[in-house]
This record gives sequence, structure tokens and C-alpha cells, in this order.
Amino acid sequence: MLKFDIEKRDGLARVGTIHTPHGDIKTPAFVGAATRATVKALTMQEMRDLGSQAILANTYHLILRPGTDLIKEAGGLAEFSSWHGPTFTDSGGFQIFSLPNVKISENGVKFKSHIDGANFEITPESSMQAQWAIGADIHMAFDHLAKSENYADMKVAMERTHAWLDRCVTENEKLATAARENNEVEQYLYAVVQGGTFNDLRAESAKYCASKNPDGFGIGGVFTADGMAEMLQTVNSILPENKPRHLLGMGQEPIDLFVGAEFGCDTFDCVGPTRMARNGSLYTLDGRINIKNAKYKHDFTPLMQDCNCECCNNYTRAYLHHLFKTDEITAKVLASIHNEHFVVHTVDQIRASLLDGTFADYKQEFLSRYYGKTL
RNA sequence: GCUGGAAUCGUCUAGUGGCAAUGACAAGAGACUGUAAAUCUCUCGCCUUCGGGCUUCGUAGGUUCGAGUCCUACUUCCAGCA
Repeated sequence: MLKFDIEKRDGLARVGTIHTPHGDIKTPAFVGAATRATVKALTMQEMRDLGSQAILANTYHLILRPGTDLIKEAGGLAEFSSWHGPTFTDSGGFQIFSLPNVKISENGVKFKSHIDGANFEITPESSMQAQWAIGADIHMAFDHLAKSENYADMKVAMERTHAWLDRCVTENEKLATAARENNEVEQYLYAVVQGGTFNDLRAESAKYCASKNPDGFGIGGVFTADGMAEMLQTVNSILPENKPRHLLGMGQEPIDLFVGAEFGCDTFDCVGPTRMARNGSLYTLDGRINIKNAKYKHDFTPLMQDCNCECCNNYTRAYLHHLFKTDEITAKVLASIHNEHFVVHTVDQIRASLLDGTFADYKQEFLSRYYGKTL
């Protein structure tokens, strides 16, 4: 069983440490999205330098390229990518939601590769096998995200997620047993809670996932902060408190991180920070700015005061503006360093404020400043 | 000097009788939440009550219901010949 120590609680919020075979994660923590075994525009050394504790890769992408056998041959995701720290993999379930032309059946999901059109299929069993081959410390159960917000559709997706969870757990047991016999390192499974915006479905899903006794929980299918607090209260009051919870995909907006942590989530991942960085939308304590805007051409101040990242320590807004306008690769590198540092550091500060009892003040001060001036 | 060719939005460019006029770049702005995203969308002559109105394709005339497109002259540039 995955070891998770909680050192302090505040309502549903908690401060803890997840002990993985590749190292500890001090929670709450923001996990970098390394979909194709890389955080876009950043080296793993840059990720370490900006304070990242863990990364999350995607099974779907790694099945397509380079293939999960190759990653196993390399010694696993951490070794292959030279990250060496704690790693997560997403199951590929999200691609049911995000890709066109997927065929979903009880057995699994049929895709056409977006690269060469080749047909292939992911089932709960094959997702587990692929994740074991990739060798991340923490795996997500293969789940079904509904595309529709319709109650009936959401219920069907949730029930399928539960049926698939049974199969994931069974397959995972087989793989875990085989690994133990071969003296291979442990890998752990999170069940994924679905149910959309319907709290009765969320409650049902949380109960079902908890009953399967996984190592932790992913909370999936969340897309906006609206209603998230109530949903998390429902779900995290049901989930066993001694196991870690990962809020899947949320964290582009700082409010997601505050609400997520306040209502009992331990880790987060989100592609937003690095994607927005590549597109010139950069975090500051006063809200996001678009560094490509003409008004920054002559702005020789740092991107953000009181930021200790490599970008803010060394470069000005005018320089970043110039790099973006001339489409230099370094624009995306520096911007990604800053945005990723911003969210990682914000969650670290949330952790610190929970430890010293100042969370409520920190949240109030941060959010009113961040959203007050720009929204 | 002669003979050809060319002049269109900041730049390059499409356009050979119905056109405020193509495309690209540049410029201005917006979006982005378990990444088919170093992507996508919008604006880009002036005004607008968003119906439309007005002024545009080197300059000046002309032909025509109608001209960026045809004719004449001029200006500038390019090429060849002197």
C-alpha cells in the first residue's frame, strides 16, 4: 500500500507526505504535466530548479510513441526521462473525452491514432499493462469521461467507470503480484471518481471507489471552479482520509488550487500553466498578462515582483515581449519556467499557510489581489 | 535616346470590364484547465444607428451603364539595345 502520512489537518484540508519509490511528495503539491514524458519547453533539470516535486505522463501518448515496451526497456519513465523523482501516469481515459471519433463499448475504447490513423484499442486491462510497463509510481484507473453534462449520460459514464475500475483492480493485482515475485519496485493504483456536476453521482462514485480499496484517488471530470467546493466536500467527506487524492487536470486558475486544497485534495496537475506560457499568457500576482501586448514593449521591470524564478530573477518584460514577438524558442522556455514555478510555488505556499494556520488569510489576500484587478 | 515590362492596404502579392479588392507576412486584441495546442479565433482604408454610407489600386484625362482591369499622355522604376 502506498504510504501517505498526514501531519496536519484543517477541516478537509491536510498537509502530508506521499512516499513513493522514487521519493517523497510534500502535499499539497502541484504535479507537472509531462504528457509525452516531457514538460513542454522545459528540461527536467529546469523542473527540479523551479521546485517541482513530481510529473504526470499520459499512457495514451506513450503507447503511440515511443511505445510502452521501449520505456520499460529504458528502465521506466523516471529513468527514461531523467526525471528520477516521483511520477504519475494518466490512464488514457481523458482521451475518450478529448479525441474525436472514439468508439466506446463495455470492453474499452477504440481509437484511430492521431498520428497515422492506425486503429487501436485501450481496455482497462491494457491500460494497466501499459502503465506498469511505463513504470510510473502512481497509476490512474481507466475511466470514462462523459462529453455531455446530461444526467443520464453522466450516470452511464460513471457506471462504466466503476465496471472498468473492477477490471483495473483485478488486472493491477495480477501485475503487482508478478512484479513482487520478480523483486521489481512497487507501483500504485488510484481509482478515479466521476459523476460530473451531480453530487448524488459524485457521492455514489466516491463510495464505490473507496470500496475497492485502491492506494489513492483521482477526482476526474472537473472543468471549472464553479461548484467545485461543494462537489469536493461531498467526495472528500466520503473518501477515506488516510489516502491521497489527486484532482485531475485542474490548476490553470489559482482559485482551483486554493479550493482544491481547502477541500481535501493533495495533488494537482494541469496543462494550463505551460500551455498558456507558450502562448504568452503569464501569471502575476495581479492576474494573468499577455506579454505580447504592445504595452510591454518598453516595460523594463521583471515579469513579476517577488518571484524567485530564473525568468523573473534575470529578465525584463520588455525582453520577454521581444522574444515572443520574434518567436524565439527561449520565449517559451522562460515563460514556461515562470508559469510552472508560479503554480508549484503557490501550492507550496498553500501548504506552508496550512501548516502555520494562516491559510484563510493567504487565500483571501491572494485571490482578491489576483482577480480583483483583472476581473 | 530607342524598345519592351512594371506601378494594388506597413511589406510582398492575387486580380485583365461588376471589386473595398486575394493570399501571406507584419501589426492590434482575445481564448486556452487529466495537451492531436510552440495552437486556435477575431480585427486590420475611413465612418456607421451594423442596414449601410464614403474615399481607394503612380498622376491626369478618355471609352463604358460600370474601369484596379481597356485607350492616351505624363511620372517613376526595371530590363535589353544604344
